[in-house]
Amino acid sequence: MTFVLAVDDDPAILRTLSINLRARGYDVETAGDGRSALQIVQERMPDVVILDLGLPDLDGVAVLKRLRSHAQVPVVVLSARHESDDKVEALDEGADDYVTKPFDMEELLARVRAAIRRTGGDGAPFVVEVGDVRLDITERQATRNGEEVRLTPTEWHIVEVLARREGRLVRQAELLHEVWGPGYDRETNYLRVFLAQLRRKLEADPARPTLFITDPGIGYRLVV
Amino acid sequence: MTFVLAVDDDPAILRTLSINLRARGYDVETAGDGRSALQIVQERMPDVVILDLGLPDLDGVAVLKRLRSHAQVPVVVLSARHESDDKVEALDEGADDYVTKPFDMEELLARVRAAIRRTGGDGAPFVVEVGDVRLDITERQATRNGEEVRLTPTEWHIVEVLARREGRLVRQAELLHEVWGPGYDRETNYLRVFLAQLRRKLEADPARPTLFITDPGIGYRLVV
DNA sequence: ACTCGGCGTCAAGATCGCGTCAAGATCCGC
DNA sequence: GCGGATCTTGACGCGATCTTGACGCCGAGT
Repeated sequence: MTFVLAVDDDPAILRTLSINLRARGYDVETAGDGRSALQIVQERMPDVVILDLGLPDLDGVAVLKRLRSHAQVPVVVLSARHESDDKVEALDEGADDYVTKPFDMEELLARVRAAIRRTGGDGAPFVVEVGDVRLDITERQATRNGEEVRLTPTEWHIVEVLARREGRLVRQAELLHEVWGPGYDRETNYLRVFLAQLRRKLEADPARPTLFITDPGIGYRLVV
Repeated sequence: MTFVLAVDDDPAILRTLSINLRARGYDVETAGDGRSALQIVQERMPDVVILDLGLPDLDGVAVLKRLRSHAQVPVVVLSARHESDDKVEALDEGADDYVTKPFDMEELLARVRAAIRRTGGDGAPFVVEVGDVRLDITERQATRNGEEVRLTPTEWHIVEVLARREGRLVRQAELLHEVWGPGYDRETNYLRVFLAQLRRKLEADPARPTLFITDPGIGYRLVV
């Protein structure tokens, strides 16, 4: 399981990061300051670090240096828009990538994935293969009979949640909650629409699905 | 045993929560206000907290903060739909999950399981096996001689209630109450119809049931 | 032996959930 | 600001599921 360390002084941001990363199957640790971040690193080397620059104790760049001094762990830097100088400095110092606050979660996740991939990953490529369909979750690449199939972000998100529990049941409310967030727990028509789209794109016979199975009244599952 | 703390100012809700959680094997404590909730937390750290926002003394968000300040216990928030969105948003930053009232019990239970699973606790898989019949309650998968048997939502619900008390008697009114809700306590013909269906699908000889036993005039039980 | 209550069985009608489609609304890159 | 992709929303038909009523059987009580 990929291990991600998130470092930020704002607990709210740590929280959202934590939730979103965990929801995508990462193992997450958080740190509110540079000191504890370095401590965690010493205990267990992360596969990627998400690092805010504005920390209460050490400077973010200092943390970055210390990290780099004896490890090649990829670092994605978070920075407020106005700290442009720091940003440059951070990149100089070896940050792999950066995202400016306020950031879009999808974008950050994409960068995290990219950072992991660039360093060879932790050897946890996440691929589901069924018949002539191949779903590479980490790379976000879907093929059918070798031909590429384009999936929209929402479609990917659904596939991801289902694939993480391959074969097992995912309840409607749960799926809605994971993909659309809280408050959408009852919008089951979304599921109907998107599952239909996924089937049209991926199933041999969309009317007789073999991949995306419906458990009427309960939820869906991805059969492998 | 997993320890759940439920916090709500409405005794009725606390009651249903308590009953349902206990029925599923959780150890439950309840608190009617923020102060007592925090007190309980100090005495014994729960594995998960279910927290309503509208508390008589402290604000729910305040309780959440206090909880968060020195513990990473997962919190599932209950919130009424009409409460302002920004409150919900603020919550979103601190809570692991939330469910809007009026909530579906199954849904809430799913969230509680998810919250526990996320923090390493084990979600309890629930499987009943008798002869060549296998009933996986959490996954909603039934097999007979290895072959999958499809059960409808209501059938599952009945199986679930019976399975939870494996072997022990469940009174008619009780079963009706659990599955169809209050006001159906006398519709015993429902039970006759559905039990017959279950037997037809699962029993070797539906006329001579060995799984779903009738106690005439009293109720039913699932023999294991 | 007859009656009666409770149960299992069956089938028809009502209802619900799902898949499908299409028309706005919204987002995003150019 | 424009145009295409994507997401949201509403409507509709169909099949599965649930509800409802009727009937016959069996055992207990009279």
